Amino acid sequence: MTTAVRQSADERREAVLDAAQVEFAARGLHGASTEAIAKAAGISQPYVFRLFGTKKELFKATIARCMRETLETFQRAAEGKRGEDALDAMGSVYVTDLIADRTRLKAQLEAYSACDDPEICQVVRDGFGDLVAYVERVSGLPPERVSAFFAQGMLINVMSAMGLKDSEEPWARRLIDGCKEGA
Amino acid sequence: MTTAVRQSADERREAVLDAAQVEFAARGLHGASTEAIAKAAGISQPYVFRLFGTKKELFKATIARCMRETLETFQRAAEGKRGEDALDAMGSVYVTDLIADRTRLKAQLEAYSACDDPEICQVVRDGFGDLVAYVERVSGLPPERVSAFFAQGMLINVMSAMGLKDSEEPWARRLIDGCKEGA
DNA sequence: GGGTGATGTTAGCGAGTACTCACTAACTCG
DNA sequence: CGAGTTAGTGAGTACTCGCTAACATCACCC
Repeated sequence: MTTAVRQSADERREAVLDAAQVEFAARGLHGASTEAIAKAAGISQPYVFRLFGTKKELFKATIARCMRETLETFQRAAEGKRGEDALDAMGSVYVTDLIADRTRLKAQLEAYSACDDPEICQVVRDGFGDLVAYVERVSGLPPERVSAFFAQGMLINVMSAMGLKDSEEPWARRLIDGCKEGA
Repeated sequence: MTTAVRQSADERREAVLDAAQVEFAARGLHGASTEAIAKAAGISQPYVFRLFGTKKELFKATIARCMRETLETFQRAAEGKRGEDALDAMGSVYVTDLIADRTRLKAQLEAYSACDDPEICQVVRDGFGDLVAYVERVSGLPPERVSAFFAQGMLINVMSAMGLKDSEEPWARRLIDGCKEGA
């Protein structure tokens, strides 16, 4: 027998959230199946419901964790920095850590798409609001600069989703490179 | 009996695309049902498949038309203008016409999300590329300015999706207003 | 060693899915 | 009128979905 050691519900929840992030990122709230998530997490599908109640609650928890992780990544990157230095640090860590694996990127996009549901929208707003508040506070820069920072992030998201972040396509290169110049 | 007059297949296709845009915008590629689309278009569900083959083909056609309409809207707005004037015109028409009804906005977000599928991705790339090419050409402005223009658009998309475009939320206001200042 | 509560599974329901098939009604044209 | 084409449907297939009820198993405590 393989070590049939039981885990705590909290450990399982984390495993399920890991699997859910991948699955939701790939297929969205509606497209993802709880069956696939359960399988990836190594448990039976009904146990997912015991742990999270409904699919929507699982989605909300996944998004909340995803955005919290992004915030923590920003905090580590900008630690001890101010002004443009802080923005630079967060900008580059955003590109390398978050976009590189595509999972968090896609999960983010799916979260925005799912905002028609008010409960989900509230989770997304809260996460995004925390992010903005932190960037404003740590950089200490004026609103139009912070706005441009987030705008660039959103453009990079979309270009990344289209698979054009490292493309040879000339217009794509101009848009991406234009982000760095605009700082 | 209601007048059982037949329409041409092309007319029906347009009607289906109208309905599909609404449905796909609301629920995404996976969440939308061909049943609901057929109902909204006033035809039977099997006939949707006669007209478009598969759900994915219908989605691709919907997205392609959606992005083409955006391009045409830009062209009408920027007609006879150059430089910053052209950007201003396109920027304001983007906010009023495209984001206001939320349908095209949401459809756009769903398109980015669905980019994991290579066929869909190609449609989105083509549409986006046409848009960028036009804005570059009509404005005649340097890459970093065009990049900032699209970045602002993407941020407005996301803020709109979260229902924060006209919100009282202070941080949301700062981000939105920051867009105008940054120009 | 027997109760107790948390961890987990098997079996299954009811609803909905994309898509197909066989067919009919409406229109076109010689 | 009648042959041929286009527009459109009703009924169904085979399958997936989220979710539930009932049951099993382990860890621990007295």
